[in-house]
Amino acid sequence: MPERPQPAPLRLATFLPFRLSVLSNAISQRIAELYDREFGLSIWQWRVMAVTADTPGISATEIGQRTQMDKVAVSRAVAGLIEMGYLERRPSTDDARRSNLVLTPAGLGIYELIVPLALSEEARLVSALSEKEQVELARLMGKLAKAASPERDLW
Amino acid sequence: MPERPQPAPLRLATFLPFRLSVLSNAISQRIAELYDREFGLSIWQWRVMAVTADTPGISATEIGQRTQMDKVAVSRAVAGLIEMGYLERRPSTDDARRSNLVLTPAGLGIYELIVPLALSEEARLVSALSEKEQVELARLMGKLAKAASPERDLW
DNA sequence: AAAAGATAGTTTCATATGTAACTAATTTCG
DNA sequence: CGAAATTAGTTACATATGAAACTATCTTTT
Repeated sequence: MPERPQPAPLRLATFLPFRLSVLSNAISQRIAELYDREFGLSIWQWRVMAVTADTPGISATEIGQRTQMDKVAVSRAVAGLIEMGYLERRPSTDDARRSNLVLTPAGLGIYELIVPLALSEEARLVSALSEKEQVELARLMGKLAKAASPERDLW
Repeated sequence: MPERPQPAPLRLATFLPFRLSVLSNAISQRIAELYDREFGLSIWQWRVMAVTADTPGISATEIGQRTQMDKVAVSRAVAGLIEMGYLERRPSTDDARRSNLVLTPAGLGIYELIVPLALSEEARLVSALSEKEQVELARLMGKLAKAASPERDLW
């Protein structure tokens, strides 16, 4: 009696894209609560702050590249931060289309409040892993990132 | 001259929650294209199909637990799948509030088309890692998941 | 130097998503 | 038993998001 062809089984719980997505969301949500509840920032706004603190005078386009946000998302996050008084737009002298973005003193202030919170939450999380495991995880993620997006560097 | 207190540096590119999020999104998007472009399914609909194929007669609530989707998302995904003719709702005999969900033959048909595509995309991806590394990655992710969400099992 | 094309960023519009309120059925407990 | 509380699932509303169109500026080409 001929067997009906059995499709390869697919269990969501062992399917890497699913596991990664669930894990990532669980972690992001935890951290997002930190700056949302305490400071009213969205995850996108926080990312914009982070790269702007790191590179004052950065342009919106560069922010997009560094954060993997599309330009609409950047535009909206920037607008929100300006409205809150955390970010300032300075017209670029050599290209009138772009602005140089910098944190205001207020923006820098709350940035400096958030950083230790975010870092300690990260530390709490990775403390489940040994030093060696942390390094290994970063390495494996790097390999995956390259396989997933060979065209452009994700980080 | 007193030093201004230097905040601990936070570079997005080395911040685990960010890296995980970007990696996960890059991968999910690649896979999502597969069933969206080819079959018009959203990622949520695909997840519902996957668990329903795995456990015919499952309820919406159970689907939510297995896929980490909230009940509204499940409700919408189910409604869409029914409209497309891929899913069928059977009233439960012992509890009139719940329905037992099953794939229709059409649903099962496209499910069986998608599975090998999804699996081979996953295989392509993880082939960047050795067998050993794959096992290690799964183990590390499991540890992180427990640290991130000790209350409930993510998988 | 003018036209065509590219780039920075915003706005618009249609769709997706999350929260809260709701309906209907079931369970709990006085 | 019957009121109160719980649970399954849907609906409504407000907000978030993404794609495409748009404005303004800059670059390239001829």
